[in-house]
Amino acid sequence: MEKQPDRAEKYRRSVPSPTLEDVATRAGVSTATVSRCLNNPSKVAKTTRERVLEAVRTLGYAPNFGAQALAAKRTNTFGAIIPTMENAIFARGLQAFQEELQRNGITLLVASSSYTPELEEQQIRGLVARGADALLLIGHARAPQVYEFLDDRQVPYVITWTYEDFQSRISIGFDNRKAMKCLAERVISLGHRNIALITSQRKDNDRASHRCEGIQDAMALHGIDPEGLRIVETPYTISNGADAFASLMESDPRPTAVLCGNDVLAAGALLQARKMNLDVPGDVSITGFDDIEIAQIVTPALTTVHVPHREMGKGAARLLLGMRNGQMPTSSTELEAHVVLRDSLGPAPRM
Amino acid sequence: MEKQPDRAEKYRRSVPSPTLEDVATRAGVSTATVSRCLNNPSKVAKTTRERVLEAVRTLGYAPNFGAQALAAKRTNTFGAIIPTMENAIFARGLQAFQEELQRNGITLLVASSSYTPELEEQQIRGLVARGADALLLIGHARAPQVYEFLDDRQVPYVITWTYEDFQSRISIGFDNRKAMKCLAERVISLGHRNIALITSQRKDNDRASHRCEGIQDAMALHGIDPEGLRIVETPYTISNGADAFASLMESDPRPTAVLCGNDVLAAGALLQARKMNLDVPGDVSITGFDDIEIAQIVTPALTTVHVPHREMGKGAARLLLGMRNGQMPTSSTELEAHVVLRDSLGPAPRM
DNA sequence: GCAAGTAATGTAAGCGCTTGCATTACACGT
DNA sequence: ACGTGTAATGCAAGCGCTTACATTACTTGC
Repeated sequence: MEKQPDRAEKYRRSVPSPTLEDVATRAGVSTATVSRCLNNPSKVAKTTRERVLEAVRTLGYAPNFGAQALAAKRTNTFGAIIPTMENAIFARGLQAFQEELQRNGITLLVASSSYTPELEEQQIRGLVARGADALLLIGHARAPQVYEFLDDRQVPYVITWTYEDFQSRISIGFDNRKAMKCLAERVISLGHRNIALITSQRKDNDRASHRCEGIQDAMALHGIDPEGLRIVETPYTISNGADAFASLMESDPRPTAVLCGNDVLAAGALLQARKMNLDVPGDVSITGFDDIEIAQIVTPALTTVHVPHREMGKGAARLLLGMRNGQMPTSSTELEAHVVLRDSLGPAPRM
Repeated sequence: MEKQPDRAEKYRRSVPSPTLEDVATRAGVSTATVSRCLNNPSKVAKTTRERVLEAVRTLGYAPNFGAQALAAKRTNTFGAIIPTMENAIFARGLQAFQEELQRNGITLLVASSSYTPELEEQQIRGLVARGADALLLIGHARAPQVYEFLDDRQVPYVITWTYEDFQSRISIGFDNRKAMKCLAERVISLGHRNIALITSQRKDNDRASHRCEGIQDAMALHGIDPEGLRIVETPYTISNGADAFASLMESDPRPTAVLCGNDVLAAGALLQARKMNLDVPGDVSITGFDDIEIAQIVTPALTTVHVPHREMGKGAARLLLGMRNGQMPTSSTELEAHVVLRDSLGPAPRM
């Protein structure tokens, strides 16, 4: 019996992955039928289908990704570009995103941009080049040519970690400004008038800048000059948070409340407060933002803003899945973020 | 002037990505030359090369990933399968891994297995199917058919987060057993005799089981019956750590030292201790493992084992890069993990 | 000035899959 | 028994790239 001798000849170095053709031969059908069996089972007769699937199983066939992408012009791969993998900020949302994708048979590609616009653009182009069918992006702030590129290529994307109604781009997230304003009002209502903010770079980061504006909104609303808000910008690590807090505590007048742009910076501030023998919240109040795990772990537990991590991730996946099938959502969706009162915020100390 | 009218006809829906052929036409050369220009510049005359690169630039050409993968049989993509993205345990190492890959022009695909062997196998096959040139794996414990599969397909892989000399498989990491033994000896030398362990599932997890054995090694060495080690297994979350600690504190005799398989569980234990008004380390000592960020943040700061996250990530990348180019490393590499003494471990209380 | 070697480029055959269209098989009504 | 409609299948043309091999253009030594 002769058996595709040419093919057998070609591969010698290792056990070759079986191809569609191998499956077809074994099942006694054409490659077209096998392909349909896998992608469009309803178009194949039941008995044939069973025969084919049997062959697939015994051969351990798995489609060649490149070939499939090339022929079908889709990869069943979505991409996500997040600012950092170093800390847990985006982890939970990403996990939810990926779970939802997996449930729909699509694979996730993750890239991190290290909060650098140039790198982010490069990553976006890279992911599109490697066939990402859709993209998850964090925040709105990026160069217009990036959006042009995406629109030209008709790559669906959603923006998350923020919600802005007026944007034509679809987003799913919460209103950073409103959420921070809410927290700030709480702070102010406890008598704090000397307020400071430790934040990560606001340039190219709409989340950070909106949070800052939220505080100023609250101040204005309560008759405090928003210009009086002392702001320290520093990259996103615990020790930077600590340093920023230290410098703030040396200023005069000393703030009675130090709001932080995120929990990581707040944790650093808390650490430093302890080192300086300052009682929190007795001597100074500290708040965070994001409500990641560490917020509950630090002492005192951090008053912060809880963010709908998993809802954003899952929701973004749903949106993207829909968009890939041609259902363009008509509007962005706003999720709720809410203040979580724990122990690090208290009344302003009497002078 | 006629210009490939057929091609223009084919695409209408959106701006098509320029193809190799477009570049070739524009530069007045064949596609082969363009391809060589991009992948093997030395084989092309300087003047031609410049002309081609110019065309690439103005057209904004980027290679089609699928086509490239199909034709070249490599994707310049490495995969990593980690047990979880939910907490920071693997984040730092992964970040280092990806930075090193990026520096070498290769893209990282990340999948998480949720500590489930079946899911992990599926993810591995998935990543290979989509053309991963090499794989980063955590720990040795997995079904033999997985290794067979990888070997058959000649997919290079390295195991990390563990080091075992006797294994034929290449690994880069540290000796979990030795590291934990070292910590346990410290604990014992402080007078603790009643020791307990809170660990994640040890089945299918060699890191967890080796750490456990390390404690027992130390006990045996100091004349304590290793069977006396009380062990609670529980999944990997803060609240589980807290619950496990609570149940341990109810047992009789109460342990004076609770070692935890990782910092997350330890953080939970610490939290619970505070809730129960137990002084740490006055009433009970608690230790962690991994030295992730939270270890420094909790109160008291956690005595734990520092793990060479970034070295493992970067080293794994290097190894894999080499293997792809045919340099099979001859042996695994052992990195150092060391005990970090902070505040959560103290002398055993006098009975 | 010519053969011979080398460097630069072109030609074209796939890589493994999807899918529009053509073909075949089959059930049914008449 | 025959045409007709529909369901099932096969055929074959690409998808955009890489690369072995063929071809052409130059050098260079004699």
